[in-house]
Amino acid sequence: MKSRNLADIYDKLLQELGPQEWWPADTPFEVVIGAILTQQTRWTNVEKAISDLKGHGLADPQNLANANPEKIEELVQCCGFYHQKAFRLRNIAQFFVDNPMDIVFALPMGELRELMLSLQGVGYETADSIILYAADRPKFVIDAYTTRMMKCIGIEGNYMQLQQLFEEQLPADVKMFKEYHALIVEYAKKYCGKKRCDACPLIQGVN
DNA sequence: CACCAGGTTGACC
DNA sequence: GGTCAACATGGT
Repeated sequence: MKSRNLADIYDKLLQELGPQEWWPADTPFEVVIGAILTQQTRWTNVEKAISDLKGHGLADPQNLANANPEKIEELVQCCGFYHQKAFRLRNIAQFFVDNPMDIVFALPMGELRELMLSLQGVGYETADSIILYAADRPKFVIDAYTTRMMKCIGIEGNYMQLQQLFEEQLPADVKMFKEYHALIVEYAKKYCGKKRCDACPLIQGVN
């Protein structure tokens, strides 16, 4: 039983870990907020911040754009980098006030991605997370865990190279892209250390 | 106490 | 093109 391609690895991960059902959020804008807040931060901290923002009615573009910057900082402090994250969140909220989500998210993929990347605080991973989980469109998200897992199976590359691999070997299925990304994160958390990956049960036998 | 977390940026080569 | 410190709190 050798898995040579990314589709087989997906099946194995799903079998091993079960459906992850990412991304936990009630609205697309909450996904956007979470995508910024989770940068270099544990999701449990993000959950608290989002919950608190919602409690103050600030999980909405218009309200967040008009909110007191210091209040936002206070609410997202638990996520670290709170000064820049608060500032960026407020700017992004204003962006979606000026450019409604239903319009922006319907743009051609190339334009949509460039537009997301033009926002302060939105790099490749955050842009692709927003596209996949908020806009519900097929973009494969590469994160540190994906890079780690791929290295475990002997494949190294930069963000765009790895993304290209996934996107050319898999059908452009939004639901599957979401699930696969989530599975990789859970898998790598469990088995792939930052420096070594010596206990990867599914990966053994891949090469 | 050291290390890490679902990264991004601007400076520099 | 690529590398790297800075950004900051909270958990193990």
